[in-house]
Amino acid sequence: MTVSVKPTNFIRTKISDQIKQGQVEEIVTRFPPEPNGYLHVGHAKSICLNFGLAEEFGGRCNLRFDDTNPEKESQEYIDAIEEDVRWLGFEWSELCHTADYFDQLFEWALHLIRNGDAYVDEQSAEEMRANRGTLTEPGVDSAYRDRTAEENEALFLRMRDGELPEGAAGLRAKISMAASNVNLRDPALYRIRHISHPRAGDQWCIYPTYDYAHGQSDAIEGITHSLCTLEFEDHRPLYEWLLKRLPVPSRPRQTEFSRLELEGTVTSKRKLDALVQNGHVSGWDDPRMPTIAGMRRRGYSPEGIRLFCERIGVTRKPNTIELQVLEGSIRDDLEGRAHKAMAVLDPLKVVVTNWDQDPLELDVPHHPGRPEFGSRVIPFGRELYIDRSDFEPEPPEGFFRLVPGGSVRLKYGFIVDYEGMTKDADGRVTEVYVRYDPKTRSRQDQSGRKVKGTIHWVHEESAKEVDVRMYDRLFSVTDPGSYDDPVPLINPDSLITGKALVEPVLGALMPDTYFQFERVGFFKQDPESRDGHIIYNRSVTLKDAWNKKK
RNA sequence: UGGGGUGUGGCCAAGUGGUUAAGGCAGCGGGUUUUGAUCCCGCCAUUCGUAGGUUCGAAUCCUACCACCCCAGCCA
Repeated sequence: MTVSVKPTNFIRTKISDQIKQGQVEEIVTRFPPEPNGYLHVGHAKSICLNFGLAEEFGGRCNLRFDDTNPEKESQEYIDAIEEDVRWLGFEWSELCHTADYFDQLFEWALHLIRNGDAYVDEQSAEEMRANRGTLTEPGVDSAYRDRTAEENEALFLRMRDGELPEGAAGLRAKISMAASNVNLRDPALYRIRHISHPRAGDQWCIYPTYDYAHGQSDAIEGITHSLCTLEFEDHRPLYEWLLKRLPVPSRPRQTEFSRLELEGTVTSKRKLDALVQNGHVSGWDDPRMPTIAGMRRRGYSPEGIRLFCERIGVTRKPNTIELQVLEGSIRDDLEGRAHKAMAVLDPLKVVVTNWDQDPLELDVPHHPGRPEFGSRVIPFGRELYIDRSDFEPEPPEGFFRLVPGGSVRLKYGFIVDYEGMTKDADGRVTEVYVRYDPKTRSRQDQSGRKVKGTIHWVHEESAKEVDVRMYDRLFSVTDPGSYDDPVPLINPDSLITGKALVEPVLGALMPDTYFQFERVGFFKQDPESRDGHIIYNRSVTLKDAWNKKK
């Protein structure tokens, strides 16, 4: 819940200037994912940019499924994308599908053909590749390049009518096989695919390419600013070439920005898909995945992800964001949002030897800084558990938790003084004995005593047992994306499961609440949780200056 | 060897000819603290890829060079 001033960037500056100078009245953007996979953190950047800009300047932003290639697309992805965009906190002006423009796109293809700007090529894919030339040598004109408009139209109609098999022919823009920009060497506009489309069904057996469909779809929707990543920069001349030759209702402009690169993560859909298909993760929403669904399940908040997108900025510069920026953004947001409670992950029994009464009920706020979050009751009694790491028989320099001969405060409870311990045959501590100081009850302490350390605990009798899943980075290298096959680089400790003893509130099913296990980290219940079987996912640890010093 | 881009502190990122080069993250030092968390304060680029040049004055203009990224799918 950090309040921040939105940082500026070159696109925002440009739009602001255009509005000031009256060049643009209302800005219209769009987020155009292809429904061939789940959205990831890179898409989050684009979503925040497109929807954020529209919001900021009082414009509109559409969600458009760029569904021009039915081979890899499915309804599952369409549904997931809608859910993810909404969850991030954005609402689209219109929900669009490029497939809904297929009729118009087809008419315009005819327009190109009739004007001699497109032709049907019957070269095979291999021939086309061979004749495209290289980066330094021009290509060779197709033998079919100079057909008459009538011939082209007849052939194109036959393509549409299903008379030609896949690969037998394709529609190409007639630009120049000698262009230094290889994207302009008569790019493909339509291809034959005898498969049904998730939305258009079996209505078509020819489908437009991205290059042909995108700009025209932008124009149909009245998009003013068509934002995309840098790899499309070389396509912009083609984008404009088409808009100029077609009777489109508006003139969108494409602006490119650099894509997000995040340390330790892969954002290639192909590689993410491979992780899912080969079972290296439990699914697209595995909490270790950089997908929006994965981050949601892990317990990242939409506001935290949006804060991250603000912090990373938007430029045209290649960039690799450190993981700490993401984690820091999540922590900063969750700090003000999470309910704080106590959980012990590695229990060590503590007996308060001078406690001979019934358990005392302590009223404890869910968030000390936010009384509006309310409070709950925690029992304190004779038998407790603390975290094993909070007791050291032989403390190192600077350790200020519980030690032999020392004192420590049990958070929200009392100061306790060390009395003794027992060990098993291996020398492992089995129990610790302490005496509590009745005059030091939290918020009623008149003893004047000060102790260096405060540790968390749970009351044995009322504690509940839960499962915890602790996640670490999926890959053991910072640049898994630069490997063709990152699977061998998967971090074997990326998921560690365990049990925890928690105070009563944490034992109840509360799937929507963000929690902080005090002194440990932020946690959220996994959707697999059931009444009586609660599973917590660790979203992110707390910063730990002591652990770092060691 | 073709075309298109990009180079500001460890990582991001403002800045577009004129005070001491914003800010964030990380780091470091200190304070507060019943979370070694949060919060607060301070420190952290005589220098803007390199070398020249123009100018009273340049990260911002010019020239050359260097490095890195993208492009040869009927993928997007």
